[in-house]
Amino acid sequence: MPELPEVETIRRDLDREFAGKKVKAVEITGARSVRRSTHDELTTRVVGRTFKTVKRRGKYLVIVLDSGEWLVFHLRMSGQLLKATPKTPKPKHTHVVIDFTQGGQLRFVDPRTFGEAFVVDPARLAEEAPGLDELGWDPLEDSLPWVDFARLVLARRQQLKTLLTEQRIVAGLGNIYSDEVLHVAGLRYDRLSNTLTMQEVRRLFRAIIEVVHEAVTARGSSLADEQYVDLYGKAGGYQDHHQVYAREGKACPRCRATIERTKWGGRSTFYCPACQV
DNA sequence: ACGCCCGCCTGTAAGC
DNA sequence: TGCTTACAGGCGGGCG
Repeated sequence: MPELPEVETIRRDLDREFAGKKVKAVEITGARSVRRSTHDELTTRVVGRTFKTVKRRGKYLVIVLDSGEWLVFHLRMSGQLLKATPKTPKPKHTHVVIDFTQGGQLRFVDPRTFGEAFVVDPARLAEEAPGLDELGWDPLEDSLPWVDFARLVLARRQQLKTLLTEQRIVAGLGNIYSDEVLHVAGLRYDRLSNTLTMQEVRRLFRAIIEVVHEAVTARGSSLADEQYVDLYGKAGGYQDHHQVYAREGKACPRCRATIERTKWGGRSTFYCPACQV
């Protein structure tokens, strides 16, 4: 499930491979992957344009075109962006194919079709892409004084996992990394944010930054289902560093207690009942 | 206005 | 062995 570290890994790959390249053709075959405009409209706004740079905000990938417009991808659950050559056979569920004038191809593959691509004029972001416009603190991109983070956390009365996965507060964390962050911070998923001591807020703040940076260094997490791969189809390595996620019944690496799994908001949550308080 | 929960999807795996 | 069911979860929208 691509979260910030996985999306950042793909961003770096995309920027290295496609910045400066000019789009020759766009082929959209998936019915749902382009849904904010007609397929023709997206094609018209992208063909002939050059990829200037590739940015990321939270879990959104933003390709800045030389027209000033943004070609945006959100991978949701199962989306993949893959570099290929036109002659390699297209995997099942390939919905969008972008060809470049110098050769080379970018493919959007997405079995569950939750993911999407759209073009937006950044001047009209608030009206046309509020989810992208209203993102909160990006722990990799934005420097935030920890006292500002403390103000944010203490002003709310939310379970910590809700707060961490709320994209308008912290941009980029999902189910896996929120569990990992909370374990590093030694805090339970259901602790109410306004009950934290300043020391605990500081631990949480540092844990977010630490986990995100280490996961980016490891090129993200690939689970058993191999859903996430980078632009070259290669798996990440951070799953080997997971302390709690998908480790129920195993020993907590910090205190050796048994890691538990529980249902929380319809999602699996993994935590150590002993050293997370 | 806010918080919770469903629906969207397919592939995989567990269970009978 | 083969079919059914549960599960994976980001996010928007609808409902209470």
